[in-house]
Amino acid sequence: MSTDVLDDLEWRGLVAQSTDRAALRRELADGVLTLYAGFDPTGPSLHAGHLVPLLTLRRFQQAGARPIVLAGGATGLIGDPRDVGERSLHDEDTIRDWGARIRGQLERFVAFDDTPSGALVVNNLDWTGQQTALEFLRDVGKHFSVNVMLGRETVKRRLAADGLSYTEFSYLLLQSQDYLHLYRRHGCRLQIGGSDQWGNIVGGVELVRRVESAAVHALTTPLVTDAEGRKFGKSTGGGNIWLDPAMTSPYAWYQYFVNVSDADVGRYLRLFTFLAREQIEALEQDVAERPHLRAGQRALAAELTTLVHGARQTEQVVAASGALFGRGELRDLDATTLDAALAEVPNAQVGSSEDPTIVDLLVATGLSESRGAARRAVGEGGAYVNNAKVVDEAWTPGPGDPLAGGWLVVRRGKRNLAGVRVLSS
RNA sequence: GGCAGGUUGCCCGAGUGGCCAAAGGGAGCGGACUGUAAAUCCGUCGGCUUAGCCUACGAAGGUUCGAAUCCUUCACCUGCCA
Repeated sequence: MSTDVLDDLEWRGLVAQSTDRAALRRELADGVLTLYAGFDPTGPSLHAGHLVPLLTLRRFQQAGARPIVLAGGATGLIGDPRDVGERSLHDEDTIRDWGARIRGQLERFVAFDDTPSGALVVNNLDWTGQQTALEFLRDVGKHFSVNVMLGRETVKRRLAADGLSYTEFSYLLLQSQDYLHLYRRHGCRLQIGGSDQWGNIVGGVELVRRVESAAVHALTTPLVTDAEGRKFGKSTGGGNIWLDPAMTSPYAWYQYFVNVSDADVGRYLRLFTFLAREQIEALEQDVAERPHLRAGQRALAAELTTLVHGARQTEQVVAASGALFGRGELRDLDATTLDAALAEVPNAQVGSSEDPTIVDLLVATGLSESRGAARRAVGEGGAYVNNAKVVDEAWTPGPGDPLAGGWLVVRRGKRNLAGVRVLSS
């Protein structure tokens, strides 16, 4: 198996920390390495940030390693301690539901085949669900020193702040046990994850060493932030951008990446795309020389949309973006083009008898959250219909306003678009 | 179990009887400038049928013409003591 994968990961900036790099290199050269990464169901969908370790798993597979994708049905019930404070527990049904959804998403990023590098999907609830507390404390707990656990950064911060529960404190043991289980059962010798997982991963490495006298490895990917230091994958509204198309539309997903700043685009191309080094370097140069063309951003957005939603969706959102953001006149678009483009953004229908004002349209499309917000938008000069600014709250579409297919293109701000059909009722 | 401190809007944080939908900061949103970028500047930032009304300062009750502010009980958090 090729060890180039490590060089490639390093060039891409995907390696935050790892155990002995030379030893890992030997493992990779030795045969088919089995590695795993775990994903806890902390929400109904994976989000953009999850892609970093997930795509890294895929890179390893492409280099000939065998990936195990772990859905954290058990660990998700406990919750990894984080700086912001104690988590509130979700009920088991919720976690089970989220776990099932996430598992479906995880499966799309690795290949399942009969080759030695064919992927596996596992759920840690399968080997912890029936375990008793006594077994756990005797078989796993005995190998952990509280003294060491208290020294972990997250634990120290939590103790200095609001404290943390015994439940969260125990999370490390569960994740460590997973590594031990996968080592025994599948010969797994490398665990990867986000850099915030380093402590948990090393916990597993230590456990395997103590119990099995075997040296297994750890590698983490960096926590990705933008040039401002904000966590990657947070939409401008502050929420996550999700992989589930029902939660973040493919259009919104594409738009998020098209809007990545120049300062971030090169780094993101390396982290998130499978483009070759030469292609990425060419794009970076293009961004430096002709930033207004946004070639890097477009490539990034297209690659990631294809990866997550498929090539067909990408074509559609690229076409929609072109039509709606193009310099051309909306009035020149034919009904078919407009139908397709507006299918990608929020839609609403209103009856003409309701005499909808601009405020009604903004609220009906969800572009504004309340009538007050809609009025504000109009007052601030941020409301548009068919690319024309609307300054009067009482503005109502006239008979000449609908475009082909009966559409009104409503916009709030620079880039929040929606389609409205006024039905003559 | 005792004592002390705390719980304010998306987040941080001021407010200790009316001038409080609540200072200030951050985030967000809109505008200008640009390139659907960054920086900068300006504006905005609970809801509604908007000269008014409703909801809101951990929860419930009370005092008062009037409470985020005072009292009572409860819940939770932090620290010290047992």
